Amino acid sequence: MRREVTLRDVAELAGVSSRTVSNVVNGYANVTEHTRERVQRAVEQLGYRPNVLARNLAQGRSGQIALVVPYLDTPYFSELLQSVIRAARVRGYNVLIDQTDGDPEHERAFIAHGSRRLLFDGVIFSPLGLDQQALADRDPTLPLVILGERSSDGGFDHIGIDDVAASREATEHLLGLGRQRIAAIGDQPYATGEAAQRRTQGFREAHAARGRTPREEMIISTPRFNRPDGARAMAHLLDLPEPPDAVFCYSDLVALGAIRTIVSRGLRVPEDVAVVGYDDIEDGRFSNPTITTISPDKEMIATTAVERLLLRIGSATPPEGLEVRAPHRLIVRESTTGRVSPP
Amino acid sequence: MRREVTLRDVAELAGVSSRTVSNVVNGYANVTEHTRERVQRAVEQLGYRPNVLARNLAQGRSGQIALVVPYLDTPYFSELLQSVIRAARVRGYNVLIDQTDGDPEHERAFIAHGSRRLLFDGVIFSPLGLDQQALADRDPTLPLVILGERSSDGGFDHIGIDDVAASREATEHLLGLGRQRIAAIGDQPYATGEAAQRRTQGFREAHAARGRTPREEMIISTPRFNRPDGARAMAHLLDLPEPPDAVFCYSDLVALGAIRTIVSRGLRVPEDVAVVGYDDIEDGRFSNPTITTISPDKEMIATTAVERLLLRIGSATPPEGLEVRAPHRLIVRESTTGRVSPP
DNA sequence: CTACGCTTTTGCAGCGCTGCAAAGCAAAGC
DNA sequence: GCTTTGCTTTGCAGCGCTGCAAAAGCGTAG
Repeated sequence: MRREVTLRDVAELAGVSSRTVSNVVNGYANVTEHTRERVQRAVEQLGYRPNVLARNLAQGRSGQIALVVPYLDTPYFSELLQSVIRAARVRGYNVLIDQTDGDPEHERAFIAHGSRRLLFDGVIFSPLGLDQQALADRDPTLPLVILGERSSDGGFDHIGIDDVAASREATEHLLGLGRQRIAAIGDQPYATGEAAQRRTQGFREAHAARGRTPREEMIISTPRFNRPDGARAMAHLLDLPEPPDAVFCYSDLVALGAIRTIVSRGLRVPEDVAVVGYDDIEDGRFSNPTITTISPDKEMIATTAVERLLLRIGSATPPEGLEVRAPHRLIVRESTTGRVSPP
Repeated sequence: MRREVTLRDVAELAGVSSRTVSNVVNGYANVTEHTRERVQRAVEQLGYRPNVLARNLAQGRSGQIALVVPYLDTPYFSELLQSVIRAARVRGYNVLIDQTDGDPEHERAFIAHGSRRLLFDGVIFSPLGLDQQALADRDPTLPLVILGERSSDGGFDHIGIDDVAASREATEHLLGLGRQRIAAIGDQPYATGEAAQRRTQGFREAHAARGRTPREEMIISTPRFNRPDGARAMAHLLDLPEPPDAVFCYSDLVALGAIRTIVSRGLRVPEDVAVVGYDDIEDGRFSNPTITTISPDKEMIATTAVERLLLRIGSATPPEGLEVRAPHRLIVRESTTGRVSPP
């Protein structure tokens, strides 16, 4: 590969010092119009483009942030990724993706020493199997924003929606439709399942508010929040002596899997079983039936995450860990109320 | 942030030169066991981790490759991304994502001068609106692998499945089911729609092989390959005086949108309209009905793309542009043959 | 004992840029 | 006329690492 144009080359052509070229390129003040123009011309003539690597090395930063997610082929994460990339780009940052496959060991390693130093200046982390211990063992100098699961211990920012409230609303919606036996799919009654547990809590609270108690055998745990898990759990529920007439699924994928099972048994959604999902992924807006769901404000989550992270990166004394509640709303679609205008 | 441990620090502790530490860290030969051990100990004691940025600057490479795709929230691309990341990681490379939003100008700019120099050593590009001219104007020193659309002009590798053959098979499948009026959704009869046009060609060839001719009014163009486009096109088709009894959709998302429209009009899939998709995304395996589709070997595409790119990056004299045909197969599901075992 | 060839280790320059502080310079003030 | 002031420009060091070539060690041969 032929040698690239450097600052010095431009400086020579423009008849100034390389430092001045740097000043022009970076838009620093205090450069006379005359000088600026000459340098600009030289830059264009040579087709100079700054070497980002060298700049970053000199500045001691990388200009990149890492986004760590469990799975990339999960629509929720790919939609989030998209927004994060956009938000970061606007602010001059690149995004490195790291997919953990939900492996707690991978997550732990990542957070413990940032995997490869100086490859990124900070991390937006959406953990799955990260326990309190792993969090405590983290590299304390690594600027960190966590999405979803865990709440903050003060050293990082945490952004997520109010899972309890959202789940209460979702369940309340089903109760309001007069459903009698409401199931929940997605509980994770173990250390790393905080988010799932908050949803179960909301599920219970909604029942309690009406003086009812959910049937314990209808709260189904699943290892992940994907279609197969949803399909499997639903099959189990339909095999019960008294199958449910409604399900609250902890993700839209779970809901899609569940619906698949219901329909394949010749039952109808929502007539026989009403279904509510969670995440509001695009799939749910075009599935058969379309899915009633909890819609978190993903754009806001992504933007806030990037902003907070850059703030941490930028300040010598990191700000107090912030707990951010992103807004959410219940979007009612066919999977609970049926087709609005049948043909 | 406290100062990081450098090679020099390790050297001092181990009582050797920093160059020797570098040799040990990089596993170069010709280091005595004795020296190696001492250095190792020092490395561990100080918790030294190499500064990737500095290394890359010194080596004149970035250790990163870019993956440029139109949309990240499209399952096909996020599934591909996942495989690419995995393949690159194994080979010691990081992946930078760039989403073009299908903007031809963005694509052109990217390919013309690699956006930001030295941020990546090569590019895997899945273009949407890249015409021959833009390709010709590209930075010739940028190692490049293109997926999907365009065929190679010799200066880069191109990897894709045989669109014509695949589309022929898909259409033939519908013809074999005895369908009479088969529509196609997704044609793009303009310069940048090469892939779409190849699919239309296959569609025509399958008809021709049976001595039939597709109805021109049933070949519908769409700007993108997403759900809304599929839904819209299908609505148009169903409004025809003689609506189709089968549709070949140029992506699974289009198929999902089309199915949505069909069902919302009270028609049944496949009884009234059979549907074939393209891409084999996970959604299609869990939708109602599940989608018959053309399944490209994504894992192979990703792995080959990364391998070829690294080969280009590594060699001073770039290899001849390779045209790689990835395998594909038709996967038959409910959207054409109905439920296999109704309850 | 010197010479030679081989392996191991070292020193230095430099990747391309920016931080810092000093130098240069023109206009203003005494 | 000489100093002060304030803006522009410059030079140099250094970010942390590796390439290169020379130096040092070391065993063997002459």
